[in-house]
Amino acid sequence: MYFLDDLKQKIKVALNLEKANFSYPPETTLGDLSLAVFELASQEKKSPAILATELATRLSQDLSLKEYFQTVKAVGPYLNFFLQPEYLATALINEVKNAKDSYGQNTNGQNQRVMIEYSNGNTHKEYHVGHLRNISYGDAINRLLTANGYAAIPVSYINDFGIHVAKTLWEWQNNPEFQASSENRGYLLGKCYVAATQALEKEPEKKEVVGQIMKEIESRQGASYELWQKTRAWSIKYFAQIYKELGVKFTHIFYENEMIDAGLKLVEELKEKKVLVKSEGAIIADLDQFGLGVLPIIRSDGTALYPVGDLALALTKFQQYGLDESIYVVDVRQSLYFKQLFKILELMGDTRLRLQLAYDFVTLPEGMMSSRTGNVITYEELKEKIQEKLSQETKKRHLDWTKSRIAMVADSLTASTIKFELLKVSAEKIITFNIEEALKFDGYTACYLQYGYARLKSIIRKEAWAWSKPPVDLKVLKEPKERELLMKVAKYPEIIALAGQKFNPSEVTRYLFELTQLFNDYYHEINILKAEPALRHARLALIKAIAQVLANGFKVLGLKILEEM
RNA sequence: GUCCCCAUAGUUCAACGGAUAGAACGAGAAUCUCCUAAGUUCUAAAUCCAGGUUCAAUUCCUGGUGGGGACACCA
Repeated sequence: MYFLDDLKQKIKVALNLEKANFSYPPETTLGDLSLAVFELASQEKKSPAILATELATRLSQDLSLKEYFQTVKAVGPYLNFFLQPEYLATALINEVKNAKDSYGQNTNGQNQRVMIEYSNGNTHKEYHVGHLRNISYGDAINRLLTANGYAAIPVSYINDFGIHVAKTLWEWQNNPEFQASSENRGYLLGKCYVAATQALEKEPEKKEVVGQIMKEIESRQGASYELWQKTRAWSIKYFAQIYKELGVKFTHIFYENEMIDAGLKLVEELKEKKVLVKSEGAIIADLDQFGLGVLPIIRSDGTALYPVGDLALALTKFQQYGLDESIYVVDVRQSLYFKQLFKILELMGDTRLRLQLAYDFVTLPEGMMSSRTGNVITYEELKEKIQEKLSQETKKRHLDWTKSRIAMVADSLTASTIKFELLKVSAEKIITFNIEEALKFDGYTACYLQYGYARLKSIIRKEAWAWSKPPVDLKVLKEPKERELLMKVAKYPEIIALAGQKFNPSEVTRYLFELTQLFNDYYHEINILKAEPALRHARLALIKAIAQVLANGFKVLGLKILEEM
């Protein structure tokens, strides 16, 4: 049990309460921890203020709490606790020091096997900021659930078999420019797809040719199939590069083309069970009676639509991995689709636990992203712009650094910046992605956090003092700002638990930002290295605890850690 | 038409039924013989409307208004 949980538990025992509504006072001058007594007061039919006063008196005399709380004060209907500063500093810093990387983790998930599917890219298509929100969010959820004691299994499902593939290949064959280009092939395919949609808009009659190509690919033989194999490999290689740059790892990557055969078999079974029916030449799921409309499964021309693969995958996941739950991290615009999918599975008797984690989409100041109009920001573009600016900024500050060192720092900050910008907004908010804003590195940004961490580490480096060697007296940490910092550090485990329950990484981004703010403030007001030895050692122990929490938090968000910047 | 999401300083967000609605950016001012100025300090600035529930509503409910999205062969 973590520090604050333990204290809350002690208060509950002292008051003989089952449940208690703890919160933190808005001002540090009011106390460190607070208990609102409204409910208790109405139970006991007393005025909250009077009850609070009574309880404060009672608790002040409670010897079992003396060690932990300096004073207990009633302020209106609140019972406010001031922690014993010596206990706070000593117990908390030792807790962090002992737990190290695991500080903040809990066992809420009871080791349940949860598969998280995210970053569902399309081969032969551009990889843009929308995908980046998905992968950043999905990766953070994966890490967050791991920190919350789940056996999280991250997977991706790549769509390599849809009609968009045929479109891209059609354009590729027609346009020698693409074949001649020396650009990264995977990236090039995305550009080719944009050109294809634009060309098809002008000449809609060419859609038939595209349909032919699709059939050839599905037949798994012929020139188009071979071209598909070759180009698919480029996309996959490009994805692998993106994953590496962003520090994202999957246990397994599924591909749509591998699911089709099993999916088609399943469709036959479902037809027999009357879950799926023929209508207007297509095979559909009629879910109107459930208020879910109609989902087409097989086109009139006999080619498979997206749900075919998804249905097969939904079963495969549980079979192969023995899951307790299957989570899909998908754009909110696919909510209806997933409700339909889950309903079909339910109708065939599969009621295993599945959850769609929806996040809202990314749009641009000019409007919705669209391949057709070219209104997209691709990963490549965004990365280059951020990287360039960060290289300049880094160079400016470190004239003596080598090129490769600057590049290393800039690359790391680039990945962190991209992820952080997309994670700091809660999932149900639409992100209007403004590239100008993303190129600013002040304020609530990844750079601010990394900079704070770099400062911490710089101080720690300057004092070569092994953290466990001499017995440090932490009781000398008496500054109000030190108390604030300690309290903030103490709250980290609660943030991880809350963010996990709510699938909300932005709780963590905000917390880390606030912690860094407090540290920066402290840094300016109080000198650590120039303090007399006893104080210096205690302060170093404090900032090591802060550094530990920042590092742990970065890890949960999937941000790379920099020792210097 | 049905369903879903959003609405808080000029802008982008926070406030998880509780205390004086917090930040960041932007604007105006200050700050490097002092542990990294990607920093810090100060100033100005906000709850869409109408009802309801509650001791207490930015938060929950109902109804508006405004914005966005989904709804048969896209994924």
